[in-house]
Amino acid sequence: MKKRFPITLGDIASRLHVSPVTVSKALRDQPDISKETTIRIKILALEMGYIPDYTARNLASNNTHTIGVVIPKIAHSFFSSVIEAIYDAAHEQGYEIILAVSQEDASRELQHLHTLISMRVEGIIITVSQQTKDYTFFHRVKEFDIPLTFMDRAVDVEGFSKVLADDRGGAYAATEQAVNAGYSRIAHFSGYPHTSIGREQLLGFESAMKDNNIEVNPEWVIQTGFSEQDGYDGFLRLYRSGNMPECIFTVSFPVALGIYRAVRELKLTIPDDIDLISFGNCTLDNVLAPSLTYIDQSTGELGRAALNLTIKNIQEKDKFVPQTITLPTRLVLRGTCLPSIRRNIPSSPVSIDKSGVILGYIPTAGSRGKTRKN
Amino acid sequence: MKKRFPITLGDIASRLHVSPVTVSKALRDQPDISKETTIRIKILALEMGYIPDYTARNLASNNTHTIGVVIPKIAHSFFSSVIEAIYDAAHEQGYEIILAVSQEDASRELQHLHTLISMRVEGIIITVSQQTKDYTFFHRVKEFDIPLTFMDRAVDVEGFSKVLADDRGGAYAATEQAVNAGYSRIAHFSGYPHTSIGREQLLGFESAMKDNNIEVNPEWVIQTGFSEQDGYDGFLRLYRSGNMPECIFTVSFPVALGIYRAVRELKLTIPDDIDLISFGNCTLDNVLAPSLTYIDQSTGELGRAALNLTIKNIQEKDKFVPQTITLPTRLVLRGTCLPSIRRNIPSSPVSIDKSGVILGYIPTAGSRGKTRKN
DNA sequence: GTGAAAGCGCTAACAA
DNA sequence: TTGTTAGCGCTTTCAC
Repeated sequence: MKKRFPITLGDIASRLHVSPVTVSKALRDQPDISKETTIRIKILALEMGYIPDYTARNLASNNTHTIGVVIPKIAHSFFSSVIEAIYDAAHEQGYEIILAVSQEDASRELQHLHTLISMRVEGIIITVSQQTKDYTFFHRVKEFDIPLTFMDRAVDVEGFSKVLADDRGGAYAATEQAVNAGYSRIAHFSGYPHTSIGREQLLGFESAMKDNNIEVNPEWVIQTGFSEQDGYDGFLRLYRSGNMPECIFTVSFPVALGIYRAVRELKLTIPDDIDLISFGNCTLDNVLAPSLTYIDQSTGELGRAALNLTIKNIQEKDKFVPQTITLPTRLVLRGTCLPSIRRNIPSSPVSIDKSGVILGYIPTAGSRGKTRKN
Repeated sequence: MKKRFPITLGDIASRLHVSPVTVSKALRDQPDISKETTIRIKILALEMGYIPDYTARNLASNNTHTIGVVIPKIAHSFFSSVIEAIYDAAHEQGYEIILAVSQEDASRELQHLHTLISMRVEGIIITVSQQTKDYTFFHRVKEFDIPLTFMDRAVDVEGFSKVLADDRGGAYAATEQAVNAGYSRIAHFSGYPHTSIGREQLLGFESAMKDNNIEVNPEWVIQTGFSEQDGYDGFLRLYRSGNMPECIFTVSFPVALGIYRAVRELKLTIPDDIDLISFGNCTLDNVLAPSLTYIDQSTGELGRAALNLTIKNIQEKDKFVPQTITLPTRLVLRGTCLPSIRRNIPSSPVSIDKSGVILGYIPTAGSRGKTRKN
């Protein structure tokens, strides 16, 4: 016997001598079908291997329970963990995710936005590409009544929800940590100035310097990108210039990594020849030597907050108010950028809040809470 | 004036006094509509901001141009680069990707498979979770006439396409490299034995050992998982046992990372106290000291091959023949697991094929092709 | 508690 | 070259 797939509601209905409507309702647990028939229907549906057709369901019911996510990159630890959080949260809430990758390309991003609308997603979360200059299409999305949330990278448009990291505050904290460590010759490897992240961090850096009465040396504000290569190249240039700072605050973790690499090749040492502190999640705790002190921006929080806000905006579409959530950062002390007294205990990481209060020792994964002394 | 969105084919049609069918055809460049009307229609569609409704199109045309991908994890450099490749390749071929994440959970995986069928994806690519024991549902997928391709992790079922890394061959090459480096006391941190990857690599390890007349010491075949923590814990246990090998071949890159961490904490050195070679992509070339010699399994190739094979199976559904593609691995020499004569030139990476022939120097990103001497 | 009628927006097949 | 008819599989509405 050859089953004919896919089974439809009608197939089930005719076998049970009821109407397709009854089957449809029963399978969706509508209360107006009797307990009995509902069960009979469900059992038969299971037996027959019925799997609903969402293309039809979506068309008829005019909703898809689907959220579109547009990001610039996947193979990048920051984005991949943000996405993982989004997927997780969506799963909990019963939404499907359609993920689109722009590869930092504005036209591809635009194309994806079209596709997502065509797919009739109910909401969109987007981290704009670095190229994106034209914001008109975001308003088009709005005309389609699709809530759109900007994530991580801010964009200069009103009327949308945003979920951002506190770049300015984090940069301030990082700079202050460098100052507390006893440095005044501090450089900043900042991101591209046309990105909100680059601009915000620079502002945080400058304001912390100013508050500590330290002049910013323009030669030491090095505008690079966010990649490892940028860090590597930037450091080599800086080194060759002959005018070296004592400490560098980098805009992203990969940039810091690039500096590690350059430092190693130049046979210098961290933190003695050059000290380092970085914004952005260090994915290599305890592998780098010395381990890097950094500003943590919970990627999980970012994804979850963006998803939940978007769903809220979907469900309360009528009373929509644009909302900006700024997620706090956290200073995580490791083996770099420490006051010299502390230099000897680099492997016991410590967390400090923005005001400088030590929150407690965070056991490193694997340290099992033991206190190591060295 | 308040535009009523979304615009439909009918809206365009009535404005132009043609039928919706004509519009539909024109927008899809069907040759049976005159050039002239096609252009008129396209212009108006653009003006009116028409965006097609795929939920309707998919239902009517009975295809979705969509491929489902199920993977165990995203925030993991291996999977995130595989996925990136899949997205890229799909974009080129005009397919959309629906990504689902099982989080290594079999029931979640099953649920996702249901959803993908409901969404009427035309094909599915899956890397099964480590838990997955029950393969019956894969046959159900087949009944729905949806080609399914297993990727990376093999599964003991017939009748499906598979795209796998050459785990056995790669493990053989790694082991042989350890032997060539002069070691005979070689350990293998292998994966879980219930995974195909773990089993295959162990077979490769054993057969290389046998071919070189070296006895495998069962104490040195350490079955752990694939994570950094597994490597860390395993190494500590091994170290405490007092019976140390000279060299360890690890099943995955994270496991090797864990060993770096443990080694550092124990104040040992690589490669003098313990040498290391790893299967799986090293994401940190030039950051680790010494840099790690490893078996590269092009993640890009894996994703692209899986996608292309799946599309082929979709397009030639009638003449489907299950096919297994095994992708070759590549030994990438860095600073570990080298014959002692070579120890001094660790930073000039070299590629060697399986027979041991040097293929040439690969310039490291950032080295700019310069030959460094140290 | 159940079902008949209508239609979601689009496309396939066929007619004109 | 264009349009008519029919229907994809489902849900919504409303009558019974």
